[in-house]
Amino acid sequence: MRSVNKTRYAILGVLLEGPSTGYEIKSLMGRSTTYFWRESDSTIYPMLKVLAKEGKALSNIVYVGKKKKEVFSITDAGREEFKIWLGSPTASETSRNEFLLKLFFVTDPKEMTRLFLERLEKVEKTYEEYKKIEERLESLPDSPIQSIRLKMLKFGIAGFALEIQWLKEGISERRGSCQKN
Amino acid sequence: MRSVNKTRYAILGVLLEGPSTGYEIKSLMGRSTTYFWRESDSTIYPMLKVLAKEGKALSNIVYVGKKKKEVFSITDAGREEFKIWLGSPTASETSRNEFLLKLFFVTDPKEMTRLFLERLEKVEKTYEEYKKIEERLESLPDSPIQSIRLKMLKFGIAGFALEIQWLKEGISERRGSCQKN
DNA sequence: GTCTTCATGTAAGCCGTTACATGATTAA
DNA sequence: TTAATCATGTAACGGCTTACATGAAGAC
Repeated sequence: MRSVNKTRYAILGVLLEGPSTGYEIKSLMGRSTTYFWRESDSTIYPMLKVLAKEGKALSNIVYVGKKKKEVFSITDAGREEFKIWLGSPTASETSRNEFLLKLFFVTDPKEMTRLFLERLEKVEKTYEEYKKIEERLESLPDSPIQSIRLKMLKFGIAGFALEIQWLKEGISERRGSCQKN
Repeated sequence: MRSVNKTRYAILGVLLEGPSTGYEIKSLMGRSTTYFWRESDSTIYPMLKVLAKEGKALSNIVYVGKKKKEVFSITDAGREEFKIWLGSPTASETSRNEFLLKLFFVTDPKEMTRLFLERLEKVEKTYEEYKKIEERLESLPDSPIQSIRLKMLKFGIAGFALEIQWLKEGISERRGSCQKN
């Protein structure tokens, strides 16, 4: 069976928390869901139109000065569709990790070390990013939804910590036998 | 810039270890790389033809009885292209984890528990699968390439162990306040 | 005899990314 | 006055999945 475009659920999920414009959804997702659910810039606006046409969202044009905004809010039909999605079996991600693919085939120890170092740099950067978000989230007032999001974040942080440790081990094991310039 | 189809590198990587038919590549990948690099069935054969046309692989028709096989081997040009790919910057994966997307939006505690349990079941199954592969790999004669693959596997296992622990915590925290039927 | 595995593909069609476009407002 | 942000899109095009096809060989 052909799979459905799931951008709609990400959008409906955001709208659950209140009316929003395409731009707001886009920037919110860029600050939150993008870490586990990437959407390209251009997907939001067309999907909002589709949802409006289907009766899953309502469109309201508002003016802020001369500036026109299209604010969308979720309908009962939208809430219903979202709920059905939540309750249905979750598709497992189709993983495509280029780093691991390279690692699987690499034989040159020098190249292997380079791969580890390249990855380490990236992961450490993301780790720091996550730690900052954690700090900010922990200073916010507690709520059930914040609580689960913080939990997700901490899981991500623990995962990165594990990977950093693994990468460092891999690098130091190859030290001495081969030196990166 | 538009990104290149990376199926070619996965195939070249397999061919590095020796000549192979499309069918063999397909089944080998289904037992190994698929865990971090999924390819659909239909991608292998056309890409082999492309690689042959580009001079990155050589095609040889062999007969086993009446059965025709097309065996491909990597050329120097193919080795060169593979090496360039290894050395070039690694693209970070575009993550799309539907489980985390659901978790990010869920508010109903009962539904949340269901999500955790559904995920736990899946992860535990994969964990067991990995442990079996680990056992098999550890019984094989040691070689540099086996060593790095075993290391990758152990990293995967550690990651799943972390997730299982996290999921169990999430489930037990909600026990008492809400019971799954 | 029938099922599984070996063996090799084609075609349809949505999905998603990248590039391209436009214009107002506000802060520096 | 120039850059950044707000605000909203369209178009092209390759990527990727799913479904569909075919046939031999060997196992049970």
